[in-house]
Amino acid sequence: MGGRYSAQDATNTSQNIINGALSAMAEEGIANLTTKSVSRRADVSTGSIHYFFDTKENLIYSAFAYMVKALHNETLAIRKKEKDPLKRIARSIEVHFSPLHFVEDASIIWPQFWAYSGSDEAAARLFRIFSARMISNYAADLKAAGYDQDKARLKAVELSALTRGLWLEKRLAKSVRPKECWRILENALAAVALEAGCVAPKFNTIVA
Amino acid sequence: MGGRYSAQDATNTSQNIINGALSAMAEEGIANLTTKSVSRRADVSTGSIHYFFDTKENLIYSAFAYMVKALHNETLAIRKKEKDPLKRIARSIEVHFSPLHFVEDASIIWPQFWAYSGSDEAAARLFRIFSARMISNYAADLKAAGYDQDKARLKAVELSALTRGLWLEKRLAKSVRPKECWRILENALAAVALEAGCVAPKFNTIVA
DNA sequence: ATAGACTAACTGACTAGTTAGTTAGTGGTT
DNA sequence: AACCACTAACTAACTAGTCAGTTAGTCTAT
Repeated sequence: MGGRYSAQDATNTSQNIINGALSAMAEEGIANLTTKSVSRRADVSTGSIHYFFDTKENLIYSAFAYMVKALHNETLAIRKKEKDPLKRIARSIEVHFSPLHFVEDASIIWPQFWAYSGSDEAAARLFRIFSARMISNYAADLKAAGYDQDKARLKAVELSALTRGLWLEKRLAKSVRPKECWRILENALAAVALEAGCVAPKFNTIVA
Repeated sequence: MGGRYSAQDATNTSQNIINGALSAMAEEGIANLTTKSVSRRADVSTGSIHYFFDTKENLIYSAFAYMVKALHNETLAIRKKEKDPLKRIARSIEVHFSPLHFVEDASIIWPQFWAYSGSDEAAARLFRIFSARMISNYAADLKAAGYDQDKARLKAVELSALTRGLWLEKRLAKSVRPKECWRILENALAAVALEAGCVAPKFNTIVA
């Protein structure tokens, strides 16, 4: 019976498995992630999971790496298209609040990634690189906007922390309404614009 | 064989179990939390875990609830002692960066709590209450410092998000040094003080 | 005081059901 | 024929939860 035509199309079984892992994580949490639950969602046998990813640990890491890479690619696209430094930052922040559509809304997986990083060295490394890159991008833009080296880095860390913190409040704690969220971010960027003597960018608040 | 004298003192077995669960979560992550691993760390039988907490799910919830309550109690103590609104906020922020000493450094468990909240309704409720209370405390203090209702709430959300985001960058992503972290928070409070016409508070940066 | 009844706290062996990972084998493609 | 992608069946180890039984201590009643 082997050699079946994959559910979606020709042969992206390993991608299906990653999607299955992401959807399992999003809905049931890492604590309940099993090879069986992934195989059900990906519509493959558990054997295939080990054929492509060897261990469950490696599958989890690969799933996180895929998310990080996807967000990185979106960021690169923004930076290629948008050259105005403050607008670049605004667009990047928006992406962090957009729902990431590999599978329903995968953004809920970020906290799982952070939590996992607390006890898995490989995931921790991935998180560190990802975070450092985000800060260094913001810092470069702030320098281009007129900030000096030191202040640019400090402001970059602040903006990056504020983004992640607000995302948590909005998405998980549900203690802040979308409109408040965007007003806070707009205020933060307005303060930056004032300090740098540029025009403050606006957000595309179509993004929920 | 049965009815043994408890390892630590008379009869705080259920607290020992919670500590065991917290230490297991901190070191191995929720994904690897088993009744056996908890029983080893708490030095009790797995039977006792079910005797006191019924299910593993309930133990996890109880452990999170214990952490939330501990932080809440520390916050109450601060608000009782310190009456100056901006200093209150400064002291509260410091507590969020202090290591929580029930078990080594338990603060690493916060992201596990957030992640778990993504797929467990009871935990999600706890997180929402906890978050709303923090924001409402900050908002009350900002109002006392001279902010109007609307701006107070917005600034409260911002400070609370910034705190959590910075904690993540510092503790997990390790992308920001302690000194930078405190400078950012000091700047944020200085901006608040300027707007309200008060004196900006300083941080006790003995806290790593 | 002391025996006996009762209870809360706790154990550790047990079970039924999962779990990650292995392997022999199958069908299509080159 | 050789290979890749993949499966179904399997296994050894582990899992949450149960349960009968043990103990220390408390509360009567004599």
